[in-house]
Amino acid sequence: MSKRKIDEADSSDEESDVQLDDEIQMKLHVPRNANLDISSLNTEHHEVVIGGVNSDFISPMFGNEDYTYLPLKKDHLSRPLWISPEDGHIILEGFSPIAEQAQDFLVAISEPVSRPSHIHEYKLTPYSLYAAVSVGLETEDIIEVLNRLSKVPVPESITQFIRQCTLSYGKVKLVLKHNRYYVESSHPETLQMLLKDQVISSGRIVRDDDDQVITAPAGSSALLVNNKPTGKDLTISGIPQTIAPEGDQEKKLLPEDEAKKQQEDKLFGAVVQIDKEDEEDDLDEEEQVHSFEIAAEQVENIKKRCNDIDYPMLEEYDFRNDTVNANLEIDLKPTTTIRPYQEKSLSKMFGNGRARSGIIVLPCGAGKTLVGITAACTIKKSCLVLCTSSVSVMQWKQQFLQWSSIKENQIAVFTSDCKEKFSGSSGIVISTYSMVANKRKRSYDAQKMMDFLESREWGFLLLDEVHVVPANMFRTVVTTIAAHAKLGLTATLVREDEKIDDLNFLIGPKLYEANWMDLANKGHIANVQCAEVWCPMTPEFYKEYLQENSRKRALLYVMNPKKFQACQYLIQYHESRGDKIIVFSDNVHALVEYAKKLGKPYIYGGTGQQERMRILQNFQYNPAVNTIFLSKVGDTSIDLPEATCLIQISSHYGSRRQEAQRLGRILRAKRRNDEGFNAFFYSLVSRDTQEMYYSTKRQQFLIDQGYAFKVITNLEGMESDPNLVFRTHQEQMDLLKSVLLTNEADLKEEDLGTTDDVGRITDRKVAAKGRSVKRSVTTSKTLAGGDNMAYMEYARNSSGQFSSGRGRGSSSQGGGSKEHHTFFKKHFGRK
DNA sequence: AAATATGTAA
DNA sequence: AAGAGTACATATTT
Repeated sequence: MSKRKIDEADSSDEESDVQLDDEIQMKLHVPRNANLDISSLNTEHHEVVIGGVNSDFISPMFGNEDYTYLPLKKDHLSRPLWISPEDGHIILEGFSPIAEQAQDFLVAISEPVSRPSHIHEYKLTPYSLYAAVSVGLETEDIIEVLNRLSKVPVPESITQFIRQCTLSYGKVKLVLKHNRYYVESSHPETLQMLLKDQVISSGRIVRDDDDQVITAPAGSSALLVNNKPTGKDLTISGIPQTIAPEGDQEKKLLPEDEAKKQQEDKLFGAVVQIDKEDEEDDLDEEEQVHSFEIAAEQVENIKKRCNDIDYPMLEEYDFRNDTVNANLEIDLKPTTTIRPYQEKSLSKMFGNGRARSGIIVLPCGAGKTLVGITAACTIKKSCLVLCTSSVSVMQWKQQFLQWSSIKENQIAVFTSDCKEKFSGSSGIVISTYSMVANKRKRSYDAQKMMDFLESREWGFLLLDEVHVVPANMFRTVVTTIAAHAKLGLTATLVREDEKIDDLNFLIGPKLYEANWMDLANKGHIANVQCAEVWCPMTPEFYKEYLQENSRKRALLYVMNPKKFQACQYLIQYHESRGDKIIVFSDNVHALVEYAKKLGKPYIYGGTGQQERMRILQNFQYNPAVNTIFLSKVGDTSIDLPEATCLIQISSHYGSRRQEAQRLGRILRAKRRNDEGFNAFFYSLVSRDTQEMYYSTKRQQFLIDQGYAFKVITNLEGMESDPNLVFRTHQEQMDLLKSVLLTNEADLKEEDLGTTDDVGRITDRKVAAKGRSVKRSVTTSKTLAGGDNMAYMEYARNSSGQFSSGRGRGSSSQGGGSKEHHTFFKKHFGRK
């Protein structure tokens, strides 16, 4: 039953909606503004329907997850969501007129699973609800709005889940005030409950009337009481004041949209209404909060404990009332403007007038740095910025100077070759994770600097590429640095290990996550065409491939002459279009061989700073240098301006993060708003090798973001191109021989382990290996043929592809109709 | 500039 | 499934 084809589903679903039996309709129809009585629609009803006719209900599009028993609301056509009662997955119709508003809401309360063009999938998780609560949403609001947007009544299992999670989440906050830590809550009974916990109560501090700590706080359970702050009078730098508090954006839209989109507004009005009421509540009641103080040195323990017992503490910094730490004179330059999504993410952070700790996820090139800088300008306290490499340290400094009014002498850099301090009582320090997390012996200057960093209190800790923080050593930075507010920035909140969830208590909840496709459609980042190019192995290479061990295999499929040619061909083609091209190779060996053979500059870890700068400058400004080769230094360490085409020749492992990060390198293209402009992202894989598996795995993140990968099996015109390298059999055999030799040579060196140039690949060595370097000259004749290349044809034919885009090619997994089926089944299948 | 030590990530 | 091996990165010393 659940195996029904998708086309059947399609053809039946509109009709079945209309044909709803009147009696059932009466039963199921729920007035828009009524409170749902879900219990009247629950289990017994399910059983009846599951076994019975299902043509009256949603067709089973989703494999094993059969939602036929879910009763549709009468006006379901104008409501964009489905909710699965089993696992809290939510399906959003991307084509709904109110999809965008619905998406804003879903991003706040749930975790995006996959967002291709038409159907978006989200899931409710304890963490996502934690995040929802932490940006100020309340339980009943969430349920209410969810129900408003849903085609089916929100299942009781889901409302229970939401209530259960939000009951404990977000009720407790950790607040730093006048240099003291307080556990704060508007629910005194929750605090009393927490104090019954041994770990928590032993960290508590009670003071007498003279503000002295009473050592034995045994019996005392009296809580401190304060007025709840509101976000009313806060100005976020660069945002007009009326927009700063949450909810205002939607509110502002309302009057304008009312006339045109009546239907939408009726439906979505709920969200706005609730926000309004919410603010009125805050305004009128002057709500009170209760708190107790805890010892600074116990903060980590208590945080962990609270997390363990399901009462995670939100961290908020009441920076406007912090009189202990000196203010920093910093503001955005008047000329600096921020984009709507940057504004949105910042209002999540500052929505209640304090700085919430958490994570903001924006695609590369979407201006993460500016978000960080704006946050720093809003908090106006000393700020420590941590990055992954010294290159980005310099970039952060440069961007601070560019966008904000910070004075040069108030911004300091702390890396291995530059240890500055700022002048005055407050300032900004920019450093690297490895510098600050370093546990071994430090140089004298570095130690002095670390003493300084650890001795003082930071208003704001800004963590660039925050996905690296869960690493064993890097995570220590959040405890060694005393910071009031922490903001993590990343484009790719994924790791291939399970540590990514640790960020929830190391930093805080995810406050905002942008949709890559949305930003691309609005011109904030470039549109990208992604393609996987399948390069056949030559028989000789494949024969060796089959015989060799895994390490030699890797070398063989990267050095595949057909891949070599495809790479060269694509470079020629895109250079002729005026593109700036980056070729990535994880394998330094191959990187150097390719670059030398094709006569292009390359940068890898061993390239000196000066050389790097020289090559990058050339790439940026010299019209004769349009292609560079990069090892994985290029993944994080180098900010490449203006690249429009990216070719990946070795993508060894299945790192989704790396793939996304690399794609991000071409998203900031300045020409992105030119009519019809596309950036290009090619992954070259050798056919029928392990590479195919890794490639598929790597693409998953981007596919989840809505990117479609096209498969190119044949680059048209390549065979006839006389300029290609390795065209003759003899050349190919020489290459093979050299690859096999290289391998043996390397292994030998490892065995000896004593020679002066152990294992290190130097230019010298490679030059000796690379035979006659034949520069290929691009002729205009070839270029004319380029317009007809396979790529263009695929692009035209693929209008219907959304998800994995793997519908063609010899070893594709089934046809189009099955694609959605397996796709969703896979996601629903996992718990 | 090279060697050493240590960390990350798959 | 988990631990060991690998390749590459940065910081620091020589």
